[in-house]
Amino acid sequence: MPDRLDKQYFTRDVLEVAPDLLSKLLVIRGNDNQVRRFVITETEAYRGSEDLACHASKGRTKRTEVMYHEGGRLYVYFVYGMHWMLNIVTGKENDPQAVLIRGLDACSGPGRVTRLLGIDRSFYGEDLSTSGRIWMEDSGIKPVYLTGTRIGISYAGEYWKNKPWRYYL
DNA sequence: TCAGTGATTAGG
DNA sequence: CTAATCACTGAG
Repeated sequence: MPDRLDKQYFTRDVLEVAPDLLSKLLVIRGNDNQVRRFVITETEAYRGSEDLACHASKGRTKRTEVMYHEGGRLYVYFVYGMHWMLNIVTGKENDPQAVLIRGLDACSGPGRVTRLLGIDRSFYGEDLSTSGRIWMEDSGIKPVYLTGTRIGISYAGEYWKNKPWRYYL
């Protein structure tokens, strides 16, 4: 796997990584040992304890703990009683940030993405630079993308709610 | 438009 | 222990 994105790639600021992940490949090895590749088509950035839409704005808890680590790990959580959300932690240590994966070429919607991939709580904290079952690769394609406001965060207040931190092809 | 669904969290 | 909240989806 010559093109695996390394730790250094993910330790950059989330506002750089989130749009850059568009057109990159999300690679997953299933229980059957079969490797599948998907093109990332939609992402959202959640940036620091100041960002009222970011879970870390509520403080460091057992759930948000991994966001305080160095970039490159997975932040996976369960919401609305039925959906797992897949996030990539970015940035340096003690700067809680993450990118929500909202869409792939094969399906659209963060809950559908995790259902398709078989992502659950066992992926919490997984390291993308060393994991044998999930990682990312460069496709060599330079994305042409659009931006918009983030979905489902009406509670975040006017300022943070209106940040154009949603990116899609 | 809106119900379903259960982990997580703060508070007593 | 209780209760509120929730980075969503699918049916209608």
